[in-house]
Amino acid sequence: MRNVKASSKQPFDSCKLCSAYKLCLGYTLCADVQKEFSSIIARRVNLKQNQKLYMPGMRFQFVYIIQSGSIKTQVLSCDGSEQITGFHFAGELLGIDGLANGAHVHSVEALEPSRVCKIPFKSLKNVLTKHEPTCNRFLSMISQQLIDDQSMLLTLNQLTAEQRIAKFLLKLSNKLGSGNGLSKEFRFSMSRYDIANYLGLAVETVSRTISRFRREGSIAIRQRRVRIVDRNKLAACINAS
Amino acid sequence: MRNVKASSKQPFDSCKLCSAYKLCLGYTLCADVQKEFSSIIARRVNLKQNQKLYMPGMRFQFVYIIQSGSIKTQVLSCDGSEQITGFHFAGELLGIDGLANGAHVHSVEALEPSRVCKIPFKSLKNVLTKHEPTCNRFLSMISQQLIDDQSMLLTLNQLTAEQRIAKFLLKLSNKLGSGNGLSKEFRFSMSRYDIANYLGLAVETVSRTISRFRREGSIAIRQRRVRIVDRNKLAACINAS
DNA sequence: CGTACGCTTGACTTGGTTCAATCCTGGTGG
DNA sequence: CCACCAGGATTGAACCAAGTCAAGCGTACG
Repeated sequence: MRNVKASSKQPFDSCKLCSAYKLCLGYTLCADVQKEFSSIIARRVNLKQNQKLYMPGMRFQFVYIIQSGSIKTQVLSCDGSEQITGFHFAGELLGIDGLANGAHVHSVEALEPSRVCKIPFKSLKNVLTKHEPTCNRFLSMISQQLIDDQSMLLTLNQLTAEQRIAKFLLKLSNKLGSGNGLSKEFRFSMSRYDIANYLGLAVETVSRTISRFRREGSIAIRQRRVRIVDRNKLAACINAS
Repeated sequence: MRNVKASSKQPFDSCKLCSAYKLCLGYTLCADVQKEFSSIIARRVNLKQNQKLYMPGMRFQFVYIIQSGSIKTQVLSCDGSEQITGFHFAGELLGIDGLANGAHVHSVEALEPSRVCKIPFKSLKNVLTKHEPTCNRFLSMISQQLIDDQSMLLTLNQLTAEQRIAKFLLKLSNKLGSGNGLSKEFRFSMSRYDIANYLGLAVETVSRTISRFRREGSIAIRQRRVRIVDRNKLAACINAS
C-alpha cells in the first residue's frame, strides 16, 4: 500500500459532486490516492431510454458504476428467450460478468435516461493493488451481488406470486423510496413485462396481484407512480405461509 | 508484480500432487511466487458426510478450495426454510459470501466425505496484489460463480420440471462423468430432497421425472449411480418448447 | 433383524398460465 | 388542439403442470 498525496483538483473533485458519491467505489479514497483514482475515470456515459450499455460477446474492458437512472441486466438463452437478472440503480457496479472469460455475457440496457461512470478495468486493478480500502470495497460489492442473486433463488423457489411481488415492491421502495418511513413513494422505471420476466410470472399475474394490493389498500398506484400505503400489510403477506 | 525465486519444496509441491491442482488458484503460479503461495495454505480440512464447513454468522477469515468430494451451499430464510444455492466439486472456490459484511451468510456442508484447502483471506489478498495471473484467476472464479447463479435464474423461471432435471443431469455428467462421451457415469452425492430443493420442485416431481427418463431409456440408474445412456435425448427435451 | 428414512407411485387439487377481449395512455400527425 | 393508433395494462374464463396428500416399497444402518 502506498500513499499518494492529493494534488489534482480534477476530475476527482467532480466525484464529490456526484449524486452517487457516497455509494461509489471511490468513497473510501477521501484522503489519499485521489490522483490515482482520478486517472481511472475514463468518462461519464449518458444513456437514453432503451439504449444498451453492452451486449453479450463484447470484449470486456470496462466496469461501470451507475450514477443516476435505472438499468436492467439480462441473459439471453441459446433459443433466444431472455431472462432479466436484475434491476440496478445509483451506486451499483456493472460489468463484472465479463471478467470470467474476457467477454461480456449479459445484455445491459437503460430503463430510463441514465448516467454511468465508465472505468477501465486495467486501471482499476492497479488502484486495487495499491489501496486496500478500495480493494475491500470492490470485492465487497461483488460479494454482495452474489448474495443478492442467491437470495433471489430462494424467492423464486419458495415464494408464491403474491409474496414475490410484495417483496419486490418493498425492495424497490427501500432502494428508491422518498417520503417518510410509513408511506414511501417511487416510480416504476420497468414495464409490467420486465417485472413479470424478472419474477418468473406471467404479466397477467403481475397485473392482477398489483391490482389486488391496490384494492386492499396496501399500495396506491397511478400509472407507474407507486406509493406504499401499508408497509406492514405487504410485509405480512410475505411471511404468511 | 514481483518475482520470488522458488526454493521451498514444501508445502507447495504437495499442491502438485493434489487431484484438484489443475483447477486450483495456484495453478497459475507454476514458475514463480511459489514460496509466497505456500505460506497461504493454512491447512487441509477433512469433512465427514453432513459435516458443516461454516454457518451463517461465522466471522469471515478463510476462503476454501475443494480438493475432493462434494459440498452444498444453502441460504436460510428468516422463517427457517432453507434453499440450496449450489452443489460444488473439486477445484471450486467457497467462502466469498463472507466478503460483503465480514460474516458468512451461507451454510455450507459436505454431501460425502470431502477434503478442502483452507486459505486465510488476508494472505491470499497479499498474493493477489503481487501476482497478477493469480489475481485474474481469483476474480475470474468469482465472476464465473455470478454467471452460474444468474443462469440458474433463467433455469428456474423459464424451464419446466422435465427441462430442469435434464439440464441438471447433463451438468453433473459434464462435471463428474467418467467414461466415454456418449455414455458417462457418475454418482449422486445429494439426496432427491436436495435436488428438489435446488431445482424448486417437489421431491415427488423429481422422482417421477427421473423414473420417466429411465423408462424412456435416456438414463440408467440404480440407487445413486447414474449413467447417461442417451445424451441427445436429454438435450433434446431441454430445447423442446 | 427391524426400523426409520429415503424413494417411488397413484389420485386429486390448485395456483398460475394461457387465451381472449377490453381498456388506457402517451406519442404522432393532421 | 384534438383524433387516432399502437403498445402496454387490466380483467375474465378455462385449462394444465406441478404440488399435495396418501400409501407402499426398498435398503442402509444400528
